[in-house]
Order: sequence, then C-alpha cells, then structure tokens
Amino acid sequence: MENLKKTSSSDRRIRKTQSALKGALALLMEKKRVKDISVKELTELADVNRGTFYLHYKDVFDLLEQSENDLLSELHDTISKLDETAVSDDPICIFEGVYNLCKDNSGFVRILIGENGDIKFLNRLKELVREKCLTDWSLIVRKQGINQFDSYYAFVVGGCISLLQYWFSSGMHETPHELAVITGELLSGGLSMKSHFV
Amino acid sequence: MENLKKTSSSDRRIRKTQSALKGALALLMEKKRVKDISVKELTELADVNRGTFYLHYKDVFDLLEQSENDLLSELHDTISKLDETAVSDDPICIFEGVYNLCKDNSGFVRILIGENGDIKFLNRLKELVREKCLTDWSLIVRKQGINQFDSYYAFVVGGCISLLQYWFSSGMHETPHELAVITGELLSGGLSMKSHFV
DNA sequence: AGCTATTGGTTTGTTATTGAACACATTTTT
DNA sequence: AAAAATGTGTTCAATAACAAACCAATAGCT
Repeated sequence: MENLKKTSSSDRRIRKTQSALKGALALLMEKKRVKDISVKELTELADVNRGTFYLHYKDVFDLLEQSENDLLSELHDTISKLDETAVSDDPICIFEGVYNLCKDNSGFVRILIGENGDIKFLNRLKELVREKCLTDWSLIVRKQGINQFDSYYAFVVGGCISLLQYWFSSGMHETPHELAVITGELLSGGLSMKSHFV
Repeated sequence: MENLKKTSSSDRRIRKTQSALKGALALLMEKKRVKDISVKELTELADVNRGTFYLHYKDVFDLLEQSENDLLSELHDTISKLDETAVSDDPICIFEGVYNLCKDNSGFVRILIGENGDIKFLNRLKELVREKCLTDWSLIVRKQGINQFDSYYAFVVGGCISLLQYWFSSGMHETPHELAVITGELLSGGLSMKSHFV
C-alpha cells in the first residue's frame, strides 16, 4: 500500500484553513481544469489569505494531491474502524461507511470519479478497497485462488464505482444505507449466481 | 435612532470567529432559551476555542445583543445604499433589499421574529424602518400629517413582519423579489383603497 | 452531609493567520 | 514595442486564535 500520512491537525486553525481550501478547490474543479486555477482565485473563494496557502501547499496541484491523500486516508480509517467493531463480516456495514464518507466529501469525490476524473486516484482507491477485501474475504480467496478473486473483485469494485457515479449524477436521492443495501443485494446475488456455475 | 456601532472587522479571523459563534447561537436558540445555553456547548458547536469567546463577548446574552446590533446595522446599511442608487422611490427595490437581508440571516431573523421572538428587537426593527419611511415618504407625511402617517405606517410594517413570519414558516419558497412584488401590490392596493376614502 | 462532574471565567506561552508590501514573471491592452 | 494589469512567490511585524491549565462556583448524585 502507498504511504498515506496523517495530515489532519489537532489545531482548529489548520483544520479550518485546509478545509476551506479543499472545498474551494472542489468548487473550482467543477468549472475548469486544475491547471487553469490560480492561487489567487482559490484563496479568495476560500476566504483565506493568499500567503497562508503557501504555508501548507506548494501549488494548486500539491493541494489536489494532498486532498486525494486525505480522502484515501479517511477511507482507510473508516474501514479500519469497522474492523474494530467486529462487523467487518457484514458487507452492508462496510459499504454504508464508505458511502457515508463519499457523501461527506461529495464535492471532491464527484469530481475525482466523474467524467473528467483522475484515473490515478481511481486506481489508488481500487487498490485500497482491494486490500480490505483480500483480508476480509480470505476464505473465498483461499478456496478459489487469487486469480479467481482478482476477476471477481475487479467486477465488484467496478460495479460499486459505477453505482457511485450513478448516485452522484442522479442527485443522491438514496441514503448511504439504502445504497449499501442495494450493493449487498447485488453482491449476494452475484455470489449465488456464481455458485451455480462452480 | 439608537447607536449601532460598526463591528464587522477587516480581519478575516475575527469575521469568521464571530460568524461561527452567531451561527451556533442561532442554531441553539431554535431548541432552547438563551439562558439555558452554555458557553461550552456554544463554542463546541461553533468549533471555536472557549477562551476565544471571551475575547469578544461577555456572556451569551452579550453575543445575542451584538448579533441583533449587527443585524440592524446591516439593515441600516442596506437601506442607505438604496438611497445612493436613487431608487428609493421604488418601494419594490427597498423591500427586495430588506427581504434579501432577512434571507441571508434567516437563521437569526427566524428566531427573533418567531413565536418566542424578542419584542425589544422587533420594536427596534420597526423604529429603524419607520425612520426610513418617514424621510422617503415625506410628501405623504406632510400632506396627511404625522398622526395619519403613524397609523398607516403601523399597519404597513405590521403587515410586512407578518408576511415575513409566513414566509419563514412556509419554507421560504418565494424569492425575495417575488415577496417584494407582493408587498408592493399590497401596499399600492392599500394606498389606492385609502384614496377612495379621502 | 460529603463527593464527583461540569461549567464559568481567566491566564500563559505558542503558533497560525493576517494585511501589506515587495520584486519578478506573465499576460493584455494600447 | 511600450504600458498597464494581473498573478506569483516570498517576506515582515502584528495579532487573533489556539491548547492547556487553573481555581471558583454550581450543579447532581450517594
């Protein structure tokens, strides 16, 4: 796994500043490409002093990269927390947690997995979830071998991301829980179908 | 008129802190009385250090008082700006500006003119708008005398506030402009009706 | 009655953010 | 090509906000 260092500070001021800048970036990315976003308009929209930006980020790309890292880091924490509460064998809880996180960061996630999304980010996202599934479903992996798991996982994660894309584009009417239930049904349906073949 | 000192600072940090505290107060006032709101829960909701609160306010009542002052001060500025742009003879523009301000501060205005509202604030609000009307409609005032104006004004401002209360309670579906148009129609309708009697 | 927990004010040293200014590069207008 | 305007990256001193600690007052509980 790639290194996802913890960036969320204990100091309110830092949290608020970075949050404001990340939010402004998400807003601007809906209208233009990252390379066309100036530090000036970014900090004006975020209502932050321009000089403050350079205390945290090298340039706009650096802000984007750190935002992606923070998102993946949060996702990792969310998944880890589910492990501790010993519900990791309930796929619906896992998906609900993930979908909740996507909803909380909808401004960013919408961009990153959208039509002009960041393929690199998408792959990192897939890899992160993949590791989680590899450990949780180790039973299936051992039984069917790593190759069968890979194709199965590729199908599932692709389906989930596609489901997310639909969710965003259709106005996010469903709650994260409803979405998780849908995912669970599709998942178990796929599994039972698979069992017919094997 | 009462003294409405300018409190909005040029420093971003002060603006943000005071805005966060005012917003948190508005939220809490929807659920409980001011005397039951602790500084602790207030600052926690606002995500502001508790000590910072005391840099600006004596206690929660002081915060409420300054919030009211700021609101009236903004209202005063909004009305004054309309004078400069020389549209002060168009009542719809005036009302649209006022209703816009109410919408921007809906969290607070809803409380202050609501069922458990602050009568003192309501009276200060009425007095502020009254002075504006007294100068703008000096023609009518001179023609009909101050006594007739007083009763006419009392009726109009009461109607406007009642309209605002309806607006808030019904989910603010109308835009401030639509509301201003409605007000204008009621106003001119009232005036023309009045002319039938005189 | 005591005891524990919570809130109220206040203080202290530290630090993140601020506005303003600067020289420089890039772009736009003239 | 010259001039004006805009964005960049950095510096500076001033200060607002910070976390943490403190004690007094006031609950709520046994």
